[in-house]
This record gives sequence, structure tokens and C-alpha cells, in this order.
Amino acid sequence: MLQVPFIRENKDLVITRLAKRNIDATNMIDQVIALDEDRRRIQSNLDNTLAESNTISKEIGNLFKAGKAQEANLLKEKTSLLKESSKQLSEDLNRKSNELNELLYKIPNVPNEIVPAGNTDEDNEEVFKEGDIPVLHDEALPHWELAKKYDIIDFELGNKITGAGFPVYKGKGARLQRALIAYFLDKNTEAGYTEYQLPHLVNEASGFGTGQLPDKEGQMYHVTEDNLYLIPTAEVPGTNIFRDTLLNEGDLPIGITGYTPCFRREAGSYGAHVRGLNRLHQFDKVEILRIEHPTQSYKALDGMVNHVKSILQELKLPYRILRLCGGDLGFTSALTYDFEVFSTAQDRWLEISSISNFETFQANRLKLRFKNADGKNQLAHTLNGSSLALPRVLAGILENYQTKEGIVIPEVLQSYTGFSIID
RNA sequence: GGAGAAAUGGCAGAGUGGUCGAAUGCGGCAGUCUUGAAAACUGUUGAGGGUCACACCUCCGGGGGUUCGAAUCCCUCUUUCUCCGCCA
Repeated sequence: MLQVPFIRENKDLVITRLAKRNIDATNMIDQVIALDEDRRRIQSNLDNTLAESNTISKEIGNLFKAGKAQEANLLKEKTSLLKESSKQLSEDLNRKSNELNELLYKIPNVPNEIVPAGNTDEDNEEVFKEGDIPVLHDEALPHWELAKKYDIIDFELGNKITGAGFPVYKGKGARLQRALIAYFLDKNTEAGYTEYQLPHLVNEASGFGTGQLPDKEGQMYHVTEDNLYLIPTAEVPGTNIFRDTLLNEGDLPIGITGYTPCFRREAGSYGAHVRGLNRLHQFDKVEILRIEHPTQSYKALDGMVNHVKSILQELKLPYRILRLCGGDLGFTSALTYDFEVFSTAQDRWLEISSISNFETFQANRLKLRFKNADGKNQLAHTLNGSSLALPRVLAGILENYQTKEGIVIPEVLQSYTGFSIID
């Protein structure tokens, strides 16, 4: 959620930056400013009314103490009028505030200056590319065929137990999953992130805190009986650790990492690109998350990008980094870098990580603040990214490391898997 | 699931109708001392709205009520703790 004073003072900037998302926010912004003016006007009326009745109440108290009951009773009559108008005013105020908030919930974050304008993923800007694309043998297969051939992932079995998009990992496939999780967590903790094990279900307030609600309600699995949501990413429980908190400046920066399964309804995605591991309802992901001082957050973003780079270098996978264009940028993000690994057998890039700076957009709704050097409470910046999401990394490994003899395990993973080839 | 107790500032914890936005301790910040740090001592320190700045208003888990006046009384919801039951 954007901050109203920021909108008020940077109206033109907000509108031109939101245009990068192909949104003409002029009307919404005007409305925000108008509603805010109304709100403040009503508030000030209400304040004056309440101030008057507070004064009278004190007088009444004093009169009673002085034994002047009759005069006190006269004053009492006066308060009933004030009461009525303050009731009316506070109703008006509530209505305006709610209207304002509903509108604010609908306005996405203001993109950073360097975010390219654009509509679709084709307008994303490639900023880095590394790693050799292997030349595969003639009988090379896409990962879903490999999974069947070596009996390491069973998609049909998942259909039977749950439904499409809930694969079952078996034998060396399951072990490879576990190895990747352990490896990612080790890399992240080595880089200074503190490991957390987080709940996989969250309440409504947490959903609001990170912006999944009310926006993407339909994308989360909802346990109606207890009104809880299955997490679509560890970002939700992880960031909500800091909901309604006031940190000291010295507490910053904070870095945490956690492995969780992620549950996504993915309503509306069908077709060839969802085959195999490409798009799932349940998948595993190791997340990194940072709370930063506003002056440090972009440096931290670069640091996160470099960290994920180093992992992909170790895994020796061909990858590229994209700076997302306005149209592809998530609702809450100000700047996002996507990592994509090249799937040789499918001849396409697969997104495996998304690293974003949310600036104060999440912190505002979360009320995540720190006491700055001037002793003022200031919103912190939040960032997060995948480090890394499992299924597509797994797809990339299976496809790029396949040989006629079997699938070779990347060297850095072998101490985790305990084997060097799947055959 | 049953019975009882509780929810107060960054944290812990007093406060049972008016001078309480709230004692005290811890923590934070500033200073004294010190080569520096620690300790000790002194001062300062709740949040949000509003204002150029004051004034002023709101907030003691959420919502509603009683009252001229509520952290304090009543209703309701939520959460936590203790005991019992069940249980990986």
C-alpha cells in the first residue's frame, strides 16, 4: 500500500511511474487526494467537537466535587447535542477512511526509475547471461519423459492421490529434492541468512500484510472451516514475522531464509507450458527475505542477485537475468529481477527465481518500522527472492545433465545426494 | 471438546469511574566518567492523526453498550495461559 503523504507530494511522479505498468492512474490518484482532503476536514471537525465535550466533562466533574450539582446538570444537557454531532462525524469519517483504503489497496507499487516500460514478458530486459548451453545427444528428452524413464517422478500417481499438479517424487528423485533443499539452505545460511521453519498455513491478517489479500484471493487455497490459507510462498509467513513491529535501527539489516512447500491454485493456466514440472499446484521453494534500511535496500537487492548467481554458477546451469518491465512487474514490487534457466530439451527459458524490492509498499501495510537516527519511526524496506524454487531447477538439471548413460548429478550436489548419476 | 484465568507502551509489569497516555523495571537514545569499551551515574524516551510550529484529537486485544466522563463497569468476539479429556 502506498503512503498517502507520498502520493500527495509526488502526484506527477506517481502517475508517470505507474504508466510504466500501462496504468493510467490519474483518476485514482485524484480520487485519493480528494478523499484524503475530505478525511482530514472531517477529522478536524470531529476533533473540535470532541475537544469541546471533553472540556465540559471536566467542568462537570469539578462542579460535582464542589457540590454544585445543579450547575452540573445544566451542563449535562449541553453535551447531548455535541454527542449527536460527534457520532455523525465519526460515521462520516469511517466511511471516508474505508473508501480511501479500498482505493489504496487497488493501486500497485510505484516502479523504480530503471524499470523498463512495457506490456508483456517480451518487454523484459535481459541484463545478464552466463553458462554454456550443452549440446545434447540425439535421444535427449524433456524432463517429464526423463522422469518416467528413470522412475523418479510420478505425475500420474499424483493425479490419483490428489489431482493434476501434485507430483510424487520417488527414489533418487525424492533424494535429489531433499539434496537441493539442503544445499540451498546451506548456501543461504553461509551468506548470513538465518534459517527459519515457518507455518504452511496463515491467517487472514497475514494474507493482507503481504498483499495476497484482497488482491489474489483466488490464487490461494482457502481452508474455510478455520479461515486459514495455504501459503503460496514462504514470503507470506516470513514477512509477517515483522507485522506490527518496531525495530531499532541497529537491528537492520535482517536476513532470513526458509524452506516451505508452496501451494498455488493457478486458476486459468493450461496448455503445453504447464507440462511436467513447469507449473504445479504444490512445489518446494527455499526463500530469502530481507528487512533493510531504505538507503541500503537497492544495494541489498544487488547482493541478493549476486548470491543467486553464485548458486547457479556452482550448479553450472545456463541462466539469464531479466529486469522485469512494468507490465510484468508484480503488484507489490518496485523492481524485480527474474532468473531463468535454459531448458535445453524444451528449448525455452524457465523462471526459477524472482528477486524483488518492495520498498515501503509491504511495510506500510505491515506496519513494519524502525526507529531512525533522529528518533523518528520510519517504514523499513522489505525484499525477497527465491533461492531457489525447486521444480524448474530440477527440470533444468535433468534436461541439461542428461547423457546416454543417465543423468549426471552436478558436482556440488553429490555430497548431498550420495550418488553421482541417475541411471 | 470441558472448566478456570488473562490480554496495558519496543519488552516485562502496576493501575478497578474524573488530575491516567498510564507507576516501576528492562531496552533505546544523549551525556558524565574512561585512552577506548564495559560498569556506574545523570537526563531523555509510547503510537497514530493533525499543524509551518503549537493547540487539539484518537488509541490500554477487536467490536458494541452504560455514563456528563471508561484502561477501570456491562455485553460480545478473538487470542493466550493453566487444569482435565483426546492425541503425532
